[in-house]
Amino acid sequence: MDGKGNSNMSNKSVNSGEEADVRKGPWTMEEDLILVNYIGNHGEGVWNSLARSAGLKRTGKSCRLRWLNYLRPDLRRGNITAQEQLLIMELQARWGNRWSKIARQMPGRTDNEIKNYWRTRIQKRVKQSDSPQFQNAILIDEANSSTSQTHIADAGIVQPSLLDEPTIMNTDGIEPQFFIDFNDNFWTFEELWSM
DNA sequence: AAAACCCGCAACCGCCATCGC
DNA sequence: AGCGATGGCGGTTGCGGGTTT
Repeated sequence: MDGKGNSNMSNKSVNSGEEADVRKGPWTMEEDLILVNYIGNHGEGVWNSLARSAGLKRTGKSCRLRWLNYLRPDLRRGNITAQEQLLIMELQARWGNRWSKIARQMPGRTDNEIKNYWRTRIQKRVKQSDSPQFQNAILIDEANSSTSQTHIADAGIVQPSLLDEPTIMNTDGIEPQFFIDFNDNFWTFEELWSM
């Protein structure tokens, strides 16, 4: 399943008045099966009544989230690709933290997945960086925020969040070439786009 | 070997918008 | 118009595994 050993974890329950014994915490395999089977037979929607009808002691919200983020058959598994990484950066720069909107541009990926990816892999590096070229990159990126989807690559703009060290790789001082640290190699945007 | 620390991610929380009555 | 139910979204938390010391 999710590799987190959710089948025997200490699932919490809460008693909140009339909504007795609502389960919280990690989903079990049995719950997943119930939810998948129920949606397979009846379809999605009206999550609170779905949860009740299916016999799940979960909130509708919890069922919806589990379905959308983990059980949907059209979910794309595996690591974020280089192209997806660039797309996330591009769209985040353009739209900000509109994760659901960004996710709609990336079939098979969820807003939660993209949000987590951004926070753990990219934002972390943004915070590490306060170099001048980093600041310039942000400014340039915002200035270009309404242009085409490939403007970052076209403009040769660094997304410094992807650099292990926020340094310019060449030193000609005219047209800085920026590189992305990916799979232990440095790549240009053009190279990554063509992968 | 084991304790401490770090990291990734599933799931929850709180807020807001929308809808139907 | 008001209100409750529901859905959607972004932010946050906490667990478990991996890594470092």
